[in-house]
Amino acid sequence: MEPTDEETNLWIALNKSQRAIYRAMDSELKVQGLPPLRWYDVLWELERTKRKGLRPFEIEKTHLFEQSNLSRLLQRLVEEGLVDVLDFPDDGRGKVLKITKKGRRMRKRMWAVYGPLIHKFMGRITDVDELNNASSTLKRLID
Amino acid sequence: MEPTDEETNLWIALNKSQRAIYRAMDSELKVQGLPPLRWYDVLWELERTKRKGLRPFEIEKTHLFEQSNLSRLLQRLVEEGLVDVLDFPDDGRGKVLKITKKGRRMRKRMWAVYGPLIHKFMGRITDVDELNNASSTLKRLID
DNA sequence: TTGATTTAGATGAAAATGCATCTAATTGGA
DNA sequence: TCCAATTAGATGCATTTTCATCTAAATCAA
Repeated sequence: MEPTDEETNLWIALNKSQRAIYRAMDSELKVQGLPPLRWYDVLWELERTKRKGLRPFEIEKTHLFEQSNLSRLLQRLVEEGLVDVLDFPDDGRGKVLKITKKGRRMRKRMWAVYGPLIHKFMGRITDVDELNNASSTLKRLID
Repeated sequence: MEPTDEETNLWIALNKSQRAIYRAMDSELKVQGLPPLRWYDVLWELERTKRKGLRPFEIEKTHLFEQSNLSRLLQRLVEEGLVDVLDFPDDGRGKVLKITKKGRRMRKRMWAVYGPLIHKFMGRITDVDELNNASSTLKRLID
């Protein structure tokens, strides 16, 4: 069925705003000599978990990675010494990911740029209710 | 400066929702044997303009294309006969883009899939005010 | 007018992404 | 138990995207 104008408008706004802001952030990270935003997702997920480590497929689901894409990103993270990929004892197919000391330091350095960038862009909305309303609407789109 | 939790939540929601929905849409188009969503942006922009044609840099700005990326996308569109790229008489460096008959047909075919997909996802929000509020908040992020 | 700067667009090379497929291990039924 | 189906992850290949750079034209300042 055809979308209404309001539906279409939201989709366009969602797309453009995400794209514009993501680009700006990613390129600022690069300017600062830091890795892409996507690395941050993995590092932060591994750092904040209470568990001993996470499985690749868990991160894949949470952060919407393409499986092959994550697989290769992990290879890069391992090469850089930011993450360890270990065999998962309970399942011969599986791996466990753990962030390294170096990985924690890198995540922190990235956050020092990323955090303020989030504030810079999202901070254009000063009304807390408006922020929360928008979040809740967007979340509802994909539940 | 550090972002507030509400700011961070919005950024995460914005990212995830856009990514999830865009992926789903793009992959549905592919399943239907149609070109990627990005092609639609160009075709539609060229079809809806009142002017005789558009310049590549205009589309680049409106739809946030990387210059080289758009340049190559245009080559593909030309190869497929969907768009004509002509020299722009008033500026020896410039080009003018015009959609072809075939391009219009393709855009229409794509819309037959894309439109309902927009409705499918955005239609999860049934309250028109909520749709409008979210659009307005998102637009404000990048003004 | 002329030389420096900017702008439009193309392109080579490298990186990222997506898709299909593969291997190996696990699970689930008959 | 045994075999088919599923799942985790890796990998080859093709396409897309980005980055840096290049050419040519236009603009702008002296």
